[in-house]
Amino acid sequence: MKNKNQKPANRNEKNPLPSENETQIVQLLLKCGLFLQRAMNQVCQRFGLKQQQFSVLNEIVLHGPISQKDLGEKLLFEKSNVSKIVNILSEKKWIRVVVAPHDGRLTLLSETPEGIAVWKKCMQAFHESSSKFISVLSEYEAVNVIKLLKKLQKAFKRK
Amino acid sequence: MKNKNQKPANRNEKNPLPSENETQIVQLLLKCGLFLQRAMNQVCQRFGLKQQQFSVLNEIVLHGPISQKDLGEKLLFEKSNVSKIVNILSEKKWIRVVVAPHDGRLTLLSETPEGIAVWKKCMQAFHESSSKFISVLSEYEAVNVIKLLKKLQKAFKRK
DNA sequence: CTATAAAAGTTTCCATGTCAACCAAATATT
DNA sequence: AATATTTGGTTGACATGGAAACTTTTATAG
Repeated sequence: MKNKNQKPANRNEKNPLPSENETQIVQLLLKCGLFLQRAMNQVCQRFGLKQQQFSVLNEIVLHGPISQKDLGEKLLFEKSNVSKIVNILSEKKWIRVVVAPHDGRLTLLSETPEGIAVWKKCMQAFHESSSKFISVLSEYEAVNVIKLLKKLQKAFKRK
Repeated sequence: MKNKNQKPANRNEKNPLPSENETQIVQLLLKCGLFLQRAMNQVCQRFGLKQQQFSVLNEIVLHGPISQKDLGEKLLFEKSNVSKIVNILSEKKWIRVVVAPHDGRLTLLSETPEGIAVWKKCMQAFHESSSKFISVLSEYEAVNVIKLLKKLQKAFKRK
């Protein structure tokens, strides 16, 4: 509330330097991502989960028995990170881990009843919180954002 | 390339469960944020910077003498994090730190010539890399994304 | 004009994400 | 068939981001 008066420095007004569109988009995404990660971590923590752990659990619940490889590719997680998260979730008995029958390298992950239980509770909180954050967008804008982010995210996969 | 054949499991096709728009947006933003953070970290690292350190340096270069408080608010960084980053940047002599004359609690940060030098180089690499990632969007889509993300990001500030 | 509260930064502790090196199973090569 | 390469997953070292407690300066109260 006092920034303006405190420093009439014309320095601030020097060309906001719109900076190329692409750079700006990346910077905005980084900013939003960082903030949401913090916020969603707090939400999930109420259920004994970190945000990333919830994402993994969510993926397992929604997309059935899935391998760590596929998980990593879908969520764009580092594979070592996936491995650790899987360990934590399976220690808590929220997921089951079995070796794939046809390929001894693959581990197939599936949810347990307890896993579904926490997933449901956490998902509800997650959604409530998300709604609060996204409420500034109109329905139309929201749909639009989804379309654009999906396009981007798909491009990330192979770079 | 072989995912499809390897697992014809109909489990995967069970209702993609579109999940509410808001949740989906948050999840997409988290995903993009995580990925870009990793990618941009690598880019910046070539110049001895982490992505977040670059963001701070960038803010200081563009928006003149600024306090840690303002920095944190603008970038949505935790204040402890800002403090550490400022330390690192000032140790490398890329920024100057002085106590504000009218308020002994505030520290005013400004860039050094060396700071500007690395900033320029890093910014160029940052932009090149960003362009690669964002190239899937048309000019129109890019402008649109910026508008929407800015709206979101502004809403985050006060939650 | 002291005493209390608030604000800006700092420090500490902890969890965790990343990278690189590694292991084991499966493919490819000869 | 035997070896080499690739692939999925694990492990360990390391740095770092976040929450909370703490210090110091400023603002408020009585």
